Amino acid sequence: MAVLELVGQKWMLRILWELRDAPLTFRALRARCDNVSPTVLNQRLAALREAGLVELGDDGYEPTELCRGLGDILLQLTDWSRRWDAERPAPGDID
Amino acid sequence: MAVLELVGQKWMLRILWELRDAPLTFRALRARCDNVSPTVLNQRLAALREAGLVELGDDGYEPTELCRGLGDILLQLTDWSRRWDAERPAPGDID
DNA sequence: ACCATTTGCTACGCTTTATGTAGCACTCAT
DNA sequence: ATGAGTGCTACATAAAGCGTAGCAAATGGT
Repeated sequence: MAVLELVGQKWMLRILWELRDAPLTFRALRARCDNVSPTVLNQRLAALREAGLVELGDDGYEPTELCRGLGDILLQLTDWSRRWDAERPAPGDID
Repeated sequence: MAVLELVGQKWMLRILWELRDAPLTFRALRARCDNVSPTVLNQRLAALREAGLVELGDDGYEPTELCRGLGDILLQLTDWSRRWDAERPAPGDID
């Protein structure tokens, strides 16, 4: 399951999420990702570009067509996240 | 988007994916995750348990009811992954 | 032509995280 | 009691990430 290794890296989901609906410049994307270090951001973007999931257009980085389906899934993921936030147990409870 | 930080950690998606349809013991889960170091596995499992997403039953670790929806999403993620594997550009091509 | 801004991206030193191996304490069947 | 399985921890080493500073190129204004 190669995508899990790619997309399971730190910042990957976040990066894709931030690019979900508008292109962002390197610096803008960095700002949205809690000022992740440019070293890592560049590594991630390089991997995403090589994977054909993201490209650098005139307005900044944006997801490719190939990536659209993933965007929908990420949307569901965040929907689920909201429900989870509402229902999750109090911190400190283990089982 | 708290879930992105939780689930975006290394091994998280993989762990949840491996638990998708049957409980696994600590050791079995570790084996399935390319023998991830027990240190990290334990950290991740602790986080997942605290988040109420995974619990330790008689047959090993298993996702909680709260986690079911996430499982469906992961399923879609891997479906998408298969298509992506088929369509992705040759390695080395950057835009 | 000149300067300031903004761009993508890299270098460097430091901290944090992950890895790999070994092994402990416990349970359970034999 | 012994042997195999369990969850989990310790420790030294390697890898990844962080934060800051800054470079080279492109852009826009005066």
